[in-house]
Amino acid sequence: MKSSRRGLRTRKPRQRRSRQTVEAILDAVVRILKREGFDSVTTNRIAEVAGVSIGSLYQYFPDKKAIFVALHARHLEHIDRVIQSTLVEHASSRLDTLLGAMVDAMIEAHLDDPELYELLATEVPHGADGAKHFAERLHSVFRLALASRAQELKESRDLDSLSFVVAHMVESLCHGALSRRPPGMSLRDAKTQIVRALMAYLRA
Amino acid sequence: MKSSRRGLRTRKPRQRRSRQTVEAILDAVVRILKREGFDSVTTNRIAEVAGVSIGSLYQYFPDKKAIFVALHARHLEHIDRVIQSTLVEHASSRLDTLLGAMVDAMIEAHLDDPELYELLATEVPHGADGAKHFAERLHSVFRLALASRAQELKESRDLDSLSFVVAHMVESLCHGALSRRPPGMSLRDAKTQIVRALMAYLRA
Amino acid sequence: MKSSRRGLRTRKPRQRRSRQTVEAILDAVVRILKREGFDSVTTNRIAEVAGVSIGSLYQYFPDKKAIFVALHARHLEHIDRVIQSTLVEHASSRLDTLLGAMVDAMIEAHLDDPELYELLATEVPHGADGAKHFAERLHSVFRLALASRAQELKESRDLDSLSFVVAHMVESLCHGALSRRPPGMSLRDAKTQIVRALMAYLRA
Amino acid sequence: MKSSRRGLRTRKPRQRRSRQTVEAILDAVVRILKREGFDSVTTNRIAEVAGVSIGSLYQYFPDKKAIFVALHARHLEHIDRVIQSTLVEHASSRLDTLLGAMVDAMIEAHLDDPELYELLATEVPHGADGAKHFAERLHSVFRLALASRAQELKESRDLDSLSFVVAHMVESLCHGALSRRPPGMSLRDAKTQIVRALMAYLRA
DNA sequence: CATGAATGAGTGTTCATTCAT
DNA sequence: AATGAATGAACACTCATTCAT
Repeated sequence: MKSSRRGLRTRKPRQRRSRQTVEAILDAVVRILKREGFDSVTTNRIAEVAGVSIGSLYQYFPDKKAIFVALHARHLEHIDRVIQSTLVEHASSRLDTLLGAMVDAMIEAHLDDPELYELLATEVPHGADGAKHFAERLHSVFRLALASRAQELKESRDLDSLSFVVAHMVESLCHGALSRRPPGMSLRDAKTQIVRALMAYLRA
Repeated sequence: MKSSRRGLRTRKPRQRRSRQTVEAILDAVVRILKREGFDSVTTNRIAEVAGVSIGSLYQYFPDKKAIFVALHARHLEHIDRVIQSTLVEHASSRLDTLLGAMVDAMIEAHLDDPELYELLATEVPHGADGAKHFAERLHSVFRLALASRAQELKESRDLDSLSFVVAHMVESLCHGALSRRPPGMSLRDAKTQIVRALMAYLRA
Repeated sequence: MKSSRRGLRTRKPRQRRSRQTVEAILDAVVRILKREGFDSVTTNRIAEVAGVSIGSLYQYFPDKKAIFVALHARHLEHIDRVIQSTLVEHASSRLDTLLGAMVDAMIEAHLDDPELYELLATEVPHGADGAKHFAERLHSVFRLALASRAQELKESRDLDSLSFVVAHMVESLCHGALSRRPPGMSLRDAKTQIVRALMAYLRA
Repeated sequence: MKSSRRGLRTRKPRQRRSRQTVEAILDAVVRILKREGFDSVTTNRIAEVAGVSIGSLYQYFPDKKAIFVALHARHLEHIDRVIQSTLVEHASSRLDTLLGAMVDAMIEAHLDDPELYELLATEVPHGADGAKHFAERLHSVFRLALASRAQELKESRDLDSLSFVVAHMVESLCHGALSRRPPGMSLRDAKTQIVRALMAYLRA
């Protein structure tokens, strides 16, 4: 065990440095995006703000688009991780508890930087693939969640249909709750409504 | 009288020409976007494909961004028109009929060019304002639709909450139905599920 | 006589209109130059400010450069006229009186718009010919002025040399007096010095 | 020691290279101006003729205007240097000798490229500031020159007035001598007249 | 003659990318 | 691996000029 950790150590620092550099670059993009707008997101400025040379930047990313892809991927992976761990944590909870937790997780995951998602969605180009891929992930997660709770659902319902609808509702309503909820509606209110809508559909 | 008609004649064609030119330019963007990709959408290429001179293009749009804004606006206005006329047409229909019609309208509005919406959403930069504005329009429409059907809803429900949820569900699920529905699910199936989800929520 | 006047009448209004239009155009250039800077002096803007159509502008000037040439010519002709009438007015004055009058005329000619000359000289392109031509005019004027006052000069002096020096001194010192005289020196002081310098040279 | 020399070596060449590149660019402007006319002076052509990439050109100059400013500044600095070293060289010469040397210096400074000055003055845009600044420099130089020769002047004379007049006379007459002297007048003749005029004024 | 919409060649400038050090 | 000066293709946009009405 020790030796294996040693073996890793000589490699890991490099990998860790790489990871840090990549993170620094992605963070730089976000920072520029917020402070100076999309037009200022040039590769040279990214490198400058990230504190690396433009040459190094191109060691980590083949071209500019790859940076945006990575940025979206990082965001999506973050959500993915949160969603997935919520799924596992509530493996044996009742359906409404699970859905509540899911909605909470989704909202909380965006709460540390509420404007970032808007920015990513509206300003940073992202091939349709990315969005589709994420939708499929979410679909899978909810399919899994619902499959193991078949007893709480009418047996006549098609699992694919249910998870398709649920996944879209969760994504759309959580984002809406964060940035477009009507004045007078709190985040708590929003969450209550979202879960109510989800449960109403699943029990219909 | 003659002269007054002349006066009109010389004006209207111009307005019509203007409108046509603007349309030609926006269509050109769409065509290039589909055939050559976003990177080929240069102002010179737009002008070329639209069959106008680059100078004329800049007589109609102050800069490149304005073209994208107009393109999004055109799309949103189209949807808006469709949604609104559906609302009016079904002024006296029952709620489920209205919602079914709304979903139909939304889907049909995208059906003539299914990939366009994806392209607009993912490739063409659009300030967050546009999206927010559209969300608010949709919210208003559904608020109106639900307000006049208070008797079909439990009186305890808050109209803003309801329309917030419904608007988001309709938008997200219709788009999802068009481009991300699971294999094996038809558009008809999707529509059925969407309406079922909407009604379940509203009746819950 | 009558008929000839008639003949003139039908023509003159046109010539007068032409002249007015040309003046309006040149005035527009000056106005734009002062208010918006040289970069804003475009043919379209000139036409706009002059209150004529761009098409008309090109009826009076073959191209943009011609406008600048005309503008310089107008200024130079103005000075020329002033200088020449001063020469005539003081045909029988003593030399120092004449020179004083010349300096006065030169300065007064610029006094109604002191910054215009700077602008013309520094911002508006003017082929070297224009400057040379003006220098020659001035040279001629002073040659004439000095020739008829040979008795006030030492006979040994070469008239060309004298007028060359005098012409340059007058031009340079008058412009300098207007825009670059040291703080504490009034225009009157400047004039006194200029005349003193001229007379000293001529009597040396 | 070695390393410190290395440190210097790697720096100095860069500074020298920078200077050389800037010079190459300014020289390119002059060359194009003479050979192809002002309209051909485009940034891309400048870069081409200077043998640098357009990108590099923009590393040295923020925009096109800055190139013209630098070009004028280079010329003015050259004159300035010549004038100043003449002043120092003749620190203890008599006034007429000094003025003669000044006129010589001024003329010689333009003699290597007589048409350049005309071109700069007539074709290359130059904010009035540049001219004013140069005039002030010249004024200062002559103020200094005259101040230390108070004994050669009548004590009643105001130093500012004298240097104002002298500076303008030198500049204007030297330029005139170079490009507008009457036929039959040699450069030597011109110089004689200029010095005579200067001395006459100062002794008057 | 007047108009001003239309033209499109040509410009200044940017910025993704490379590569010698 | 890191650097960052250098590159130059490509772009958005302007504006002098034309010509159909």
